[in-house]
Amino acid sequence: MQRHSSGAFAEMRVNAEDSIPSSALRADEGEIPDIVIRRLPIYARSLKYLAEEGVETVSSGELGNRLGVSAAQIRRDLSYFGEFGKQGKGYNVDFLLSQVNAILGIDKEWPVAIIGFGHLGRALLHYDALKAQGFRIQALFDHNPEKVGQKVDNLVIHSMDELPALLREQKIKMAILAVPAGGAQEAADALIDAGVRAILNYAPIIVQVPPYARIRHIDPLVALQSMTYYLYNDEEGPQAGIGRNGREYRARSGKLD
Amino acid sequence: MQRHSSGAFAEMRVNAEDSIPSSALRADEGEIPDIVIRRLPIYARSLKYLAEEGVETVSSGELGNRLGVSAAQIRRDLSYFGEFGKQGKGYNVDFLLSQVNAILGIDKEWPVAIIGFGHLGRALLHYDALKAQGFRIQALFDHNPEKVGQKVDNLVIHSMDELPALLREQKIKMAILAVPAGGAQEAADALIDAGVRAILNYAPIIVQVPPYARIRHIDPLVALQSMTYYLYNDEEGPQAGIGRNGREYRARSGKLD
DNA sequence: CCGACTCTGTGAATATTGTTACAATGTAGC
DNA sequence: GCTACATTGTAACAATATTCACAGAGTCGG
Repeated sequence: MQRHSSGAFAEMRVNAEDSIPSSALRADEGEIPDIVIRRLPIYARSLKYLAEEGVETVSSGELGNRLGVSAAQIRRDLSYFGEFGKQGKGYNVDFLLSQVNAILGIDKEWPVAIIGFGHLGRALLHYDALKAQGFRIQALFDHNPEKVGQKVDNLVIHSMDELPALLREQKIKMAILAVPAGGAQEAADALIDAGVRAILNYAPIIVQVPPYARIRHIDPLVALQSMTYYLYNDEEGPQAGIGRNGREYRARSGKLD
Repeated sequence: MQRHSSGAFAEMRVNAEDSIPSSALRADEGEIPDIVIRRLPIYARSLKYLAEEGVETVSSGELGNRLGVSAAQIRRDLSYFGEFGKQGKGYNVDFLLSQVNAILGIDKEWPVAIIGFGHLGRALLHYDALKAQGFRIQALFDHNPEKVGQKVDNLVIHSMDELPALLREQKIKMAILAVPAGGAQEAADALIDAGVRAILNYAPIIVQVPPYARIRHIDPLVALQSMTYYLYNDEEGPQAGIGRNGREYRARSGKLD
């Protein structure tokens, strides 16, 4: 099943049609599960750290240990897109990273809008990791007339009325929604109408989007609440202070998160 | 299968042993899947909004529509814990909300520590929704000697050295980790040693905890990166501006998030 | 070049999660 | 009280996701 006969990793290619066609290499054979797509950025992040540490090669087992995921899962996930490894050796870190980045499209620059410029919106604008990873905040919107017109960094806060025209003009496909729950669905509808196809929602409500768009929800409250159940019900584990912490354990269930 | 013969919702009880024993009502018959536990807070949130709207009764179908989830899934999820509904009518909003809150244990107060008092830590301390839902920030820690000793609100920022003693003393079981990636695993280990059993991690790295503890990861960057794939690969959907937005659609896949 | 070892990619088996479909129960109008 | 209708809880089924396990390739030290 290996097609690259030998040679250095840098020459490894995925299949006949040298270099990546358009990403989603083997994605012809059926759809790729979303759950796989969601793990890819986590693999990419870990690979980035490995590269920074100067590690050249990593096996699915090692990577899995770092992430608390089984080696088989990593191999299977990657196999949706091609063959990136070498028997007996593992994966070349730089090569695999570049491939995963290309698959996800995160080797490109993505313009992003922020809707809602309260504390959270402001914090996100100044969150440097976004810029560092290619997400460029390019438009700000707020409902509040007092804020509209204000200048932040080199951006002006726009009114929601201007949203459709500006987003289309700038071909913005991604937005971060940081408005109160009450206005979130309405804002999302406006975004979709304006051509946005991916929304990161911070509002504490499930916002619905049509099937041709994507949304992810971030809510610390919900995350905390989903853990209290176990605090309340389990009563296991060493008493605090007893039991030395060697941390040989891997993640609870082989599931990320 | 219905045991409550009739009577008002307020009198409904789940089974013989009146009132909730310790939560996890029917949780004897095997373990409850984590994925179910994760949906519960979302149901609870929606029920809270319904209650605030003055709605008295809701069917699994209506609730499912609000959340983009199938009615059957909601019924199945709830059935792990008991029988809360009434044929022909649905669920009493107040009653179901109180039951779900009790199952999750979010009708209690939970003391929480914040580790890492940078911008994010500060923002979380002042995020009122946490307090409003019973999460009381009760201890702050930072690695930076310049910050240690400073007073914020009525809390003092403590050094990491003090963490074990303070957390045990205050019986703190939950923590929010808001430190840089480099220090996250070490900090988590310290938390676990100090008796913490649930961690909300904001550091951009997969932090591993032993099987008797829980962790959830929040990372906007990863969330955005998992959506670029679709922007990059799909090219479906109405062109922006065409196609009226009636929003009859429900969520893409019947999956939350 | 050999032999012992490592590690990938994947078919098959298993485990987990979600849906369908319906009996049982209750509602509501008259 | 009777009839038409709504809705639950769940068994059976279907679909998804994960792991097992191994053939095939490649490594590595001498």
